[in-house]
Amino acid sequence: MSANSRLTIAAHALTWIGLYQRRGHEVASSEQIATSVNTNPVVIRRLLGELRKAGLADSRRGAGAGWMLARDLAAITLLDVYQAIEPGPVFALHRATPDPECVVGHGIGPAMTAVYEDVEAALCRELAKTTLEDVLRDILKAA
Amino acid sequence: MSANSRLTIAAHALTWIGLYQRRGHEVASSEQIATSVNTNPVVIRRLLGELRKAGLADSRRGAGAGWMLARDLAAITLLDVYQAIEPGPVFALHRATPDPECVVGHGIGPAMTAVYEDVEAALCRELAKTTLEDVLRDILKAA
DNA sequence: GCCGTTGTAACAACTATGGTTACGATGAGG
DNA sequence: CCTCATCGTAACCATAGTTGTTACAACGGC
Repeated sequence: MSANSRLTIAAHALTWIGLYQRRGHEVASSEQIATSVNTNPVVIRRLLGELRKAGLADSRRGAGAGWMLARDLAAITLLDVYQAIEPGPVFALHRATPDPECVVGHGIGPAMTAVYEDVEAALCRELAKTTLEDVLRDILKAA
Repeated sequence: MSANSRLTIAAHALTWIGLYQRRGHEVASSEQIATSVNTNPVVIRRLLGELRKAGLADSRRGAGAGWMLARDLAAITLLDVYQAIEPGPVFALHRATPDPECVVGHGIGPAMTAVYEDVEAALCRELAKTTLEDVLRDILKAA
């Protein structure tokens, strides 16, 4: 799979907005965020649109438009962000149904599904440990 | 991302070989395995080739050729298989370097890297809990 | 009405995966 | 030493997801 940087970009964008607001600004434009991320503003708008649907960000249109956080950085975990961007599952079963006449072909699906559910759960537990406030603290500490 | 079924196929192939050998056969052909997996024999040979490099499987050429396990099913964990097929990382950093002049752009990389390492470690711990013997037991129990 | 910004569609480039065909290399058995 | 089933591998195509880009309509404070 091509490596997936969506979570990195989303966390970057939200953290940037959080710091910008903390410095007294009301809203941040996708252009400003894109400059920090080093990508195209449309990429940022697309991603922030998904985060808005999940209730993590909000936007204003018209003049004086831009983006703001819907919740405080401390109230957003990386799991929230991960689930907001709805990634495909890390592992998948067979593309084509295996031979149901074969014992292994018949039983491998449920067996692997059980394992994959445990793995995804562990992954989510780990992501839930870190908030964007933690991320910002790390960033400011290292600077 | 297109969902990744490589681990599923690899586990299926190895488990199939293990059961086949347990029933008294010396080697399994990629053709037989491909029938159970419902795919092309070349796909199986490609994947088993990677597993052989990792010391999990072995093959014989010439007449009476085919595949066998290099270790017992009980001595192969899903983590062994996962590492053998060398998947790309689940998460990646930015594709283009973020703005180093920006506090967030400068510090976000190390901060996210630390999190991603913890996540991968948790994922590996979870995969290491299950051996192919466990998988085969589940399969036979459900049949 | 002006103008900067969002919202969104459309398209191209790139990558990973999976399926397929083709063919040389191998090596036990006759 | 010939045969033949099978491996080993290259080459190619289709599909799908991600990212970057251009273009343009919609919005709304001024």
